[in-house]
Amino acid sequence: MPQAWNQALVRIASAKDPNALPTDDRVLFYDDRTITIYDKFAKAQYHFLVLPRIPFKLANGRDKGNPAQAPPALSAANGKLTLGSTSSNVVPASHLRNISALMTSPYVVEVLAAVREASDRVLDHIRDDMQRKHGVTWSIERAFHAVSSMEHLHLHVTSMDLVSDRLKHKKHYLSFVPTVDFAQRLDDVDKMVAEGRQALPKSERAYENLLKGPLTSHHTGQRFKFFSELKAHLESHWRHTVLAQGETGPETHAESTASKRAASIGAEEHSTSRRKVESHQPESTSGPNATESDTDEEPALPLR
DNA sequence: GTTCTAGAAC
DNA sequence: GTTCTAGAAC
Repeated sequence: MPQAWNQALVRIASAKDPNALPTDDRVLFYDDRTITIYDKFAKAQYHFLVLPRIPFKLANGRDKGNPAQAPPALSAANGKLTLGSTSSNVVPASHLRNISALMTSPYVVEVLAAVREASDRVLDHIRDDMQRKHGVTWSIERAFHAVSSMEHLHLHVTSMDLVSDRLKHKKHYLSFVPTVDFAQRLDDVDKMVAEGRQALPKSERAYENLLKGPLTSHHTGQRFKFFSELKAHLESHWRHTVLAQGETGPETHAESTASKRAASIGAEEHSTSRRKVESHQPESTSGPNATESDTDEEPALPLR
């Protein structure tokens, strides 16, 4: 079968039992209508994908929200379903191909709500892990790529350090930064849908061209000529501006990692002195000092 | 989507 | 030297 690679998310989203998926699919958690997986080629310290499941079952009763986009009424004789179309109780998979298809769907509000709900849990998970490992949290974006080569709809939940070995190309960087319109934030898509828009504002071509734009830091606005320089800047910013905030906390870093980790196991109360770093400070120019960073991840845990 | 290769271009 | 573009990949 040619081009199986772009069907990978369809396969995962179609899993009847997410626990039975191959282990390298790396499920974080799931619920009735969504599955969240680790991105196989994470472009940041934290990078997850939230997928609506196939089939995506509609809630019973009426649809809330958009009356202008109400699902087509069933023409049922005597209250019984006629015709061979099995169940009209699910969102057709074709509506879930990508964000553009979803925006034309009568079920867009319900799908987005389910994805949002799951992504809220992902945010909690990420922030807890940031706090536990580094004693600090930093910004996370939720966005759809305006154009995607992977088939099934997926919401990226990505920490904005963008520090990763798998961030290898300019287009990778530009596709995630909130300062470039290629990443369509969940909040913005919700707004467009609420306004009745059924398509993104720009053409596919226009979005793809955004990935050829200049290399500008989303932290400082600084321009870079070479991708390697931007990479060094991202690493430096993360280590010296973001993570440094976590080291000035109540604990000194002498036994920080081990003790923090031990203290937070099975405990729910590490929310007390949480710091947030929102960085728009220009940093003093720092030479490229790249070090290797490995994140040891925790095991996947199914919901319920 | 990724990896690899090649040649052109800066 | 690096970046960019293009094509192939069973």
